[in-house]
Amino acid sequence: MPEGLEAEIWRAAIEVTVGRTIIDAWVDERVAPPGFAAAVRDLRITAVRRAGKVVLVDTDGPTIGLHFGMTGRVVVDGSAPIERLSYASDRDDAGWNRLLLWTGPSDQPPAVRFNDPRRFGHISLDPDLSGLGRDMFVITPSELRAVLARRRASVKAVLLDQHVVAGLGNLCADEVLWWAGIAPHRAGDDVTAEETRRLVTVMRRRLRVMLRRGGSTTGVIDPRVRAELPGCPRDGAPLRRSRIGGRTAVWCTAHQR
DNA sequence: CGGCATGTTTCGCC
DNA sequence: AGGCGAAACATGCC
Repeated sequence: MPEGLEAEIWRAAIEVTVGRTIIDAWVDERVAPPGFAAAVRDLRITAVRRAGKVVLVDTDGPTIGLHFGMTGRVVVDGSAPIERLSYASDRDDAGWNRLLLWTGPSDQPPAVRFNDPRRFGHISLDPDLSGLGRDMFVITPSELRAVLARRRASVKAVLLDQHVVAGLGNLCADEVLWWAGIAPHRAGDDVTAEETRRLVTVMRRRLRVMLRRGGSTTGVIDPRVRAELPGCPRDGAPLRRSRIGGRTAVWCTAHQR
């Protein structure tokens, strides 16, 4: 489920490690830069931030970037801030561990454990964030409008473009489009200024609600609804599923125009 | 077995 | 040049 909301949940969880020193580290070298483990040993963690879908662990040396891909997840001090990941395995196989950071005795659980069955996630040092657009909680209607007006791609593809809205993922994009009453396949430059205002207003409000509820699977267009298309949560009107911007889109044929 | 999955990068085509 | 869609990546699950 890693979208920006999950990154934010993990960011907040990892924040308990601020002030601690990394005394030992292990990584799966296939998903980390060469020399990573040695580079982070003895670093003191000074802050934990989020940039879009990336969690940033600041230290008195380089910043560690955690990119979750489709199935990456984090366990902090032995407990998981998010227990179950939709579309990922319910198991927690040690063979899927990609990063372990210890800030205490090695017989204790690592302070940070990054686990990822599929290897789309990766770990970085001083990640380049220059390509990220405005954060999904921060972008303004006029900022989004300026981009949409120049794009012929679908509004949903633009929302998913991390150069435009950093942190928004497939589930949250469908969710906010549903609340805004905008069909995902509409061309970006066809979305009006008023619709854009509505979209941004809805985005802030719904993301806040979903964050409080536990992440991107807690909206009305949740994974079960996506799989079963039981009908529009508002009144049972037919939901439709199609491929937009290379991803599965689910929307209401009656209320999203 | 075939198809699908919360993401990003790369490739080829305008 | 840059935008866009499709494919590729790796793996588990239904």
